[in-house]
Amino acid sequence: MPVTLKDVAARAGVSRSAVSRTFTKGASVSDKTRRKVEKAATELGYRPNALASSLTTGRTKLIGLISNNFHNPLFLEVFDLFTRSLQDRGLRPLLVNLTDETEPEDSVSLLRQYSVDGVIVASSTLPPGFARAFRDAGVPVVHSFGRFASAPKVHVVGIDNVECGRLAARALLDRGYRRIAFLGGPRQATSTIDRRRGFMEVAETAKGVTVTESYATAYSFDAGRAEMLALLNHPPAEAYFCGDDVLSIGVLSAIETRGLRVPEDIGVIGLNDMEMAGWANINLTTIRQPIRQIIDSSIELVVAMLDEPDRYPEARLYACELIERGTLRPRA
Amino acid sequence: MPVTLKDVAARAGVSRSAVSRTFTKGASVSDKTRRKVEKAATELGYRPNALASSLTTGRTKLIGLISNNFHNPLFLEVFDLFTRSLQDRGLRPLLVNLTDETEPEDSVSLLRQYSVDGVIVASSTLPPGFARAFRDAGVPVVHSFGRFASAPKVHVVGIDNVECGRLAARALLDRGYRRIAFLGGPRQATSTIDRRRGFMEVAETAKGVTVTESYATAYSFDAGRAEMLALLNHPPAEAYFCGDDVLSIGVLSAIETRGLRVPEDIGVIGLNDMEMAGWANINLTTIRQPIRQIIDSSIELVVAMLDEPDRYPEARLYACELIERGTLRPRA
DNA sequence: GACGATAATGCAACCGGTTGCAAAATCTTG
DNA sequence: CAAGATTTTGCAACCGGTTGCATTATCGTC
Repeated sequence: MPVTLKDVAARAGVSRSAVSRTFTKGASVSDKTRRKVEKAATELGYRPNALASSLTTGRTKLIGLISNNFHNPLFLEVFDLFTRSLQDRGLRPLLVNLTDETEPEDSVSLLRQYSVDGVIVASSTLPPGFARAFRDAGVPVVHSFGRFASAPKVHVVGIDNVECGRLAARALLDRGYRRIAFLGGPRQATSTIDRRRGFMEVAETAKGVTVTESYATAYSFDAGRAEMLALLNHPPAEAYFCGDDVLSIGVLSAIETRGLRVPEDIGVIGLNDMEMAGWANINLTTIRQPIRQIIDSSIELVVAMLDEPDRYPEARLYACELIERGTLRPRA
Repeated sequence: MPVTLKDVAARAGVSRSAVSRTFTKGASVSDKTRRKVEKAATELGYRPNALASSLTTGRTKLIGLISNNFHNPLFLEVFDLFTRSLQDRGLRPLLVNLTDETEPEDSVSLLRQYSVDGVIVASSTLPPGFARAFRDAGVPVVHSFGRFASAPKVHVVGIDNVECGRLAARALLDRGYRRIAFLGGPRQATSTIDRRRGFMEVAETAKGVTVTESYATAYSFDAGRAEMLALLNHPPAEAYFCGDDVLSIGVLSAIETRGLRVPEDIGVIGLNDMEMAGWANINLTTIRQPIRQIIDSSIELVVAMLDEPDRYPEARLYACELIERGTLRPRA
């Protein structure tokens, strides 16, 4: 049975209010009582019950962190950064793993039951409508790694996928590739659609360039490898823009299996710049997604919404950057 | 402002107790009032406030999940399984990222503030004393992936690292390797110490076998690669038992860089069997750690402690299994 | 229909805090 | 030192639920 406010009050010989006030900053307490209370509190090992106080203050400092990307190594980095940043601000992440079996609306009611102060949806594959359910329930929400929209219904923080597509296409053209290919992730993912659009836009305006496209069934090694093995049964393109680094690694593996060399025979460019992309045995040329900025920005937004619940929804986009390693031939 | 018990009571024309009772199973309510209440509740979209009820029931269904392994891909799988299993049992993971900067005792007081029902410490590198702090504070705790002790102070679930060391050594000897090496993770990690012991025990009793040992500074790609590059400046051993799969991948990369071949020139065996180990371009022979069992068992234990707080601490060990892939030469 | 047994209900206190308000204590100032 | 201004303090109500207990309603049985 833990020590309560009452115990401390009794020991310090003051009222419960006095104790409460010494622990809420900005409240009016004399130095004398503050000292008495602090002494009693440390002697007893008192810790205020955050949940009890949330009842009256309406703030739990709990932030729901929802994701469905528990298989992409990038998201380990993402969780690392999210949890650290939240902790640094005195907030606590309540983690929700959104699997195919769980009903989305269940997670809404669940997080409402725990009166989270806000919710961050961290996923590039969830539909935009998902985050909206929280907004409709009056819960501050930010869709992190979400799709850009010029008039978003909820706050969105992410990258400009269309621009990433352009960036990738330009990188390939700059290096003299003329038969280039888009190897996307899941067809229906908005990120795939947007990247394809940007890629095609640039590719199709270039002269003498042929573009092909295909899709892996998931952002995974196996899907990438399988798709590339299939592609290699026919004469392949000169270079491939893959929807994701893990996918790219699968593609590299397929190329190697068929006895071809990168970048001499085939070029590959990925997207994300996850830690692994820099490993010496992979050395993947890729487009970096600035996850630190996206995460900090997401937290900043959700925190801002606590004080300003009706803040007008905005979309924040961060620029991506080409990280040149060894899977494309050098610039012409 | 969310709907409360009182609102539902008013609408249904019953007392607050009646509403409360319809939502706590096993309570005595007539069908008639139950229906009235349920109708009013759905009309209003009422969700009981889990935190408020925790005040009186003493149960929050919150489980603190503490880890410091946010850089090891294995732990993405670990988090995935933990969150799923907890969710399936109606429990909520409150995630704590224990970085070098955070004071361990802060996490204790923090989780106590949120009155978590229990705590799971998921780490193979944290000292056993860490979990004990929770026990001393009266919080049910399980150290998952922790070190075996015959008289543990807190519940421990994990693998028998000494036996893993033996298993690895036997695997190498069985395949005819005679100059073998232990390439451990951080020197001070208990997992490293135990595995080394088992490995040496078997190696030293075999005739005509020479053993060398060295340590990487972390369970990481870079540390593994750096250590192996250094080792390759001298005549290397015939096969290496690495403390971890990521480490092994770094080692493989170093070997490749120096123009040597696996398993023809050098054999490598890892530990964990993380997803990546099975990727075609890595194809690592390794020792599988049964993370699913460890996780289920950990949750089971922490749940059991809710009803039986003074349960006698036990150590549960799970057997590891050799997963044969392509980085050791075939059995003689 | 009367009776006791059983089930359903509401009252009120409580969980561990917070906070508006009025009273008490302390500080200023002339 | 008195009077007014300001700060500190405790009371009591409240946050959103739960629960022991006494009261009332319902049921089965004769």
